Amino acid sequence: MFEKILVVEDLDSIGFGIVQMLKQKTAAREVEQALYCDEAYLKFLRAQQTQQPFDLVITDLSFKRDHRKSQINSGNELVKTLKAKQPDLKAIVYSVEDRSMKVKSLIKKYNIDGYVVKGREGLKHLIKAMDAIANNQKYLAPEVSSFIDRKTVFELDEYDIELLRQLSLGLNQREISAFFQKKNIQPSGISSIEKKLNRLKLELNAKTVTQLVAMGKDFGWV
Amino acid sequence: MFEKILVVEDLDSIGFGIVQMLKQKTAAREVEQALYCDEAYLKFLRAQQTQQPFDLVITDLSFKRDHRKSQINSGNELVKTLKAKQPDLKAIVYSVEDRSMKVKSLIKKYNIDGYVVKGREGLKHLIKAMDAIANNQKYLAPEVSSFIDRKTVFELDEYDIELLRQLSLGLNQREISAFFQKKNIQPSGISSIEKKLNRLKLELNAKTVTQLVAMGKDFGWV
DNA sequence: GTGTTCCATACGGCTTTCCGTAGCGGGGTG
DNA sequence: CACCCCGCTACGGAAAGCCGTATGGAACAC
Repeated sequence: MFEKILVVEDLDSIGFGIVQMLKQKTAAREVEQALYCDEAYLKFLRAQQTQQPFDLVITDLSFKRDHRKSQINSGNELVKTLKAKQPDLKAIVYSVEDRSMKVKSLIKKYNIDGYVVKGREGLKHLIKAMDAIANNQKYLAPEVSSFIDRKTVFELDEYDIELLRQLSLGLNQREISAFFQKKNIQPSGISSIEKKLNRLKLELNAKTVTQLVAMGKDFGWV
Repeated sequence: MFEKILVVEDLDSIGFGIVQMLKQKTAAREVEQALYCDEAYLKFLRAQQTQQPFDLVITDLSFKRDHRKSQINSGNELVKTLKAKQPDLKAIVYSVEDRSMKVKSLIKKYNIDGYVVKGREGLKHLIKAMDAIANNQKYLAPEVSSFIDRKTVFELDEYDIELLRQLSLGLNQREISAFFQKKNIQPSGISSIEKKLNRLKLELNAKTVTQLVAMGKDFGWV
């Protein structure tokens, strides 16, 4: 099992809860807590320098930003940074995010060993994840694992999301066309954008583009 | 101080964190935890019946719903229900929601004794809130208290919100006009709706109606 | 009563979006 | 090579949205 664990969470109640649980229910010898990603990075570096590196990091995904200016702003970036410095470090993401779309892309993109959804059984699943990872397996929370392989009813790709994003920022179709052209995103013709939106409306049962964007916000795509 | 406390939270890590903190840092004699509002209500009733009522409830605002069907679905409703049965019960809402608009209306509507924002110092503020309430004061987290009295830069009324809501549901302006007419909401003319939207775009610095709705979703108005 | 202000609504032109059709070029197949 | 399919794009007419102006009615002041 893991001996030295770093818990990264901006909500102190959660961080404190995890730390207490780890101390009470696992054999962890040392548990440290960080409220900021940058703080976590510093603790990580210090541990490495003193030849007592962490062997597991448990981190949230998104962090509230406050007055402090920070280099690292999300759990993804943190995991990426840490794994670059210490490849054998294991990482568990612990987040409320349970929508397959988001999680899927995260797991593909970053080299995460476990994904646990904050929920009514979050702590229990956290322990399960640690057991699995200690045995060199990956762990995926049940909330998302059922979604992850079976194809989602309808899948939005990067392009669709960027499109919705630009719309939500106030660009009209002509402006988006120009924007895509400048960024070399294909297709960029107004006509194609129209067609794309039309297809999205059809597939998602939306009557207007505005509704489409509203749904995007609701489901967290944008 | 409080002796018997009920903690209502759907995320076990938070609930566990709060409970541990209460046991370690306060004089609370008894702390109980509930994952569902209904569960909390049952524990509350049982405590009342055995002549050992709670004197404080700390609850989240929004709860994930799962397979279980539930009567009470939000912290508001829970507080309302409990206070109706036991008026001297004190209630603290502990939520991530830190937007003044939302919190403002909540505090006005429900008889909440304290509002604490989940954040990096959430647990500390929770203790402060308990101290204040024990002295018969109200407590408002610093994150929102600065916003609460000074008038918001721009205030949306019921009409504006209903307008955005209908737009987010896919109605176009003509349909909304008809809808308002049917519901006897004034003004209902297409022209007036146009004007209203125009003003909103101006005041909120939005270029398109779509952006307006996106902002509404972001700020939690819709 | 007259004048003023405010607000809902109507109207007309202009722009944007919507939607069906068609051209065009690349990649695969016979 | 001819052929076909597919995706990007262009175009044009219809619908919706945008915006400035005008009308009409209610409330209020003089």
